[in-house]
Amino acid sequence: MNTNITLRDIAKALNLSISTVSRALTDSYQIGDETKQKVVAYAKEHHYIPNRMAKSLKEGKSRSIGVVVCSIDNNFVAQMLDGIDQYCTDHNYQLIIMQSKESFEQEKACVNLLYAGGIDGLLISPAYQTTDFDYLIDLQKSGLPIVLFDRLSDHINTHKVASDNFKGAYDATMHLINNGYKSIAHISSNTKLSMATDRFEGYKKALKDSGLTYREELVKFCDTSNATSLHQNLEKAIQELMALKNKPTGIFTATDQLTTKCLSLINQLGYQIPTDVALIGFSNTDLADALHPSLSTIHQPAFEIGNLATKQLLALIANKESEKYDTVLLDTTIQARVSSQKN
Amino acid sequence: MNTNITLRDIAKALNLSISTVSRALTDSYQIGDETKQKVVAYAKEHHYIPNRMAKSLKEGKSRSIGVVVCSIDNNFVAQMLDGIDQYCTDHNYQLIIMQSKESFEQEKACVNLLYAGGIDGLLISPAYQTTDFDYLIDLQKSGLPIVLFDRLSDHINTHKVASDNFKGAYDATMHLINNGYKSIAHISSNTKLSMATDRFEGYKKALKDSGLTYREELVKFCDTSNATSLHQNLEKAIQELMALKNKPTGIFTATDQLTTKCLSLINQLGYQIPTDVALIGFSNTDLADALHPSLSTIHQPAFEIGNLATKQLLALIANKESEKYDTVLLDTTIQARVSSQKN
DNA sequence: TGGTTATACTAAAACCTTTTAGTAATAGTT
DNA sequence: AACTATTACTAAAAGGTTTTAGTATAACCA
Repeated sequence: MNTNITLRDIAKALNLSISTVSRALTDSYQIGDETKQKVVAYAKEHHYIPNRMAKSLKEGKSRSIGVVVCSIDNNFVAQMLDGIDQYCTDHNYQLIIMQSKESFEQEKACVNLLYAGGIDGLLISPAYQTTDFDYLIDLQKSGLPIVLFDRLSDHINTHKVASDNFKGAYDATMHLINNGYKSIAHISSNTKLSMATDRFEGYKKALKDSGLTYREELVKFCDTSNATSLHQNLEKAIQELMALKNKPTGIFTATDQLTTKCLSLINQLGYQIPTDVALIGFSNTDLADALHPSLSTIHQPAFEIGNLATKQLLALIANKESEKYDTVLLDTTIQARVSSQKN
Repeated sequence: MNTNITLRDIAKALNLSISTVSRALTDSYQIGDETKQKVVAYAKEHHYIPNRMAKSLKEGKSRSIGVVVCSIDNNFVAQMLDGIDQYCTDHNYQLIIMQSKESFEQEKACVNLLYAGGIDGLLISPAYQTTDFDYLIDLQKSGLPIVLFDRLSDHINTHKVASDNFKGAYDATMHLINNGYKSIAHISSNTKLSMATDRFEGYKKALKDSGLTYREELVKFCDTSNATSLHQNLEKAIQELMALKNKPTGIFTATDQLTTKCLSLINQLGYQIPTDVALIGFSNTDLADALHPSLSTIHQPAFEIGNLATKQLLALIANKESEKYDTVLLDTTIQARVSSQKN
């Protein structure tokens, strides 16, 4: 427990009123220079630290925001959190991070705890499982500013920041096609969130624009909500794909986890990349260069997504009446490496 | 802003006093069953949420802890944070994360902000730069429970949790020796923290126990405080090592970043692993298997370190007078792969 | 009947701030 | 001299909770 001195202590020591001390410390015009200096000096000498609880209680603001992500232990998420944290630190907000672990129930629990904890605003990247946004809309109605980031949904109207998933997927698929791969599989995550559908649409559009026919058996949706099911589902998916009579020559994977795990599994199953099958996918891993073979990726501006989402949230906190909401989609970049090279 | 109802609202609505309502909600023996039920029902119906600021102010506790790490965007750190978060969530504590970015000044700023923010305890993994622990000792004296994790120091007396770095380093070095590599370099981080010296000692002990002579020119300390200097320093270090007349046949790297980056750079510089030089190092990357070549690692129980450190901290918060402090060192595990295999 | 004891409730203080509404004293204006 | 303005301060309320110290009523006992 803080055993700190309070305004009252300073007031008593200097024979002033509490309000004078409070005002002196906030450099109010109502206080004379001499008094101000005395107060400030005393406060510094005795390490006065304003009590945040009291201040928050009084002001009805906590200068903290909550963020809910699927998992901290996720390379891409960590990069976004870095961007969020930087903006918060620069603007004197505290950051409270919670994990949904891809469970809708847990996500709801997190959000409720954060709300009860008195956050001034919420940043949320919904769990894959989540389809119901009503509880968020309720909170929004009762005055909590909310910004969606990374994983968006049309079911709630607010500021949203993410990658341009459609374009990223289109680029990735086009890249494979341009490098001579004409039979392209798509492996994505089993979720209703627009992220997955956008990427799926980008993939289909690229096929269409290239005059290739869309084949349903080349598309797999895996449960990626935890490492075990990811592994099992993905292994099964790859095996099924490679067992097709007309098997894919290239694969486009839709998420970070899927992409790196896919590379591992293809190697493990004894196929050569890109000779047997080429691979490109969404991933922000720093190790793309060092993988076997080096991995072609669609890279998302993770830091910027976090940063911008936080900026939007703080703006929303500052003036609540904003009735026009933006959806910002940031460009991905394609990083071509060996795993998808012409052969 | 929470537009929530308060105890006063409930009291007014039910024609009771505020204290009765407060007590009814905490199921006090002083309140009759009928009244309790009425209050609880009304509270539930109107979504009463206790105001955390008011409660914290009153109780002098915030049920939140602060954690300072070098960077969120770091695989190993993220795993520890996962462990910390889990323990916090399970015990109803809020977690406030801040980053030092390996700067002592920033670390101090973080800690001060957290302290001012009213945390009940602090979890800290000091920056590489940090050598001065006096500011932490001061905070400790004024009643803030502190637990050091991952990166320890002898300059402060408190609970500490980390890996058994000495043993991990010893095992790694021994592994190389046993696989036939007799000229072993050690690349570590440029820090005064015991983590680095422990690993260095483990390396030397393994050489000694194997009758190999320690050669100073085989040991490099790199500035790893940011990606750019890591890259530059490490590249230089590797080039210098490989330019030696009696050049190393194996390298043992001391940190996650150094290990993976080292693999990248060795490949990039055109050497074959493990033929030209073998590699093993501390790393918790999930992608060890998928790297080229697959990477031998010393794996730290990151989640457990975070989890246990948090447990110790909450225990310290619960009863402050604990005068006996523990240092717990958890075992690392060696994961041998191609990068260090016999050749 | 008088006295104790539970029972069921309440008033008010306390936690520490910020802020509203004020006071007292001096200076400036006509 | 009578007025307003400015300066420098203070008292007290408010924010929502928990808790201390109480009160009033009914029940029990001798």
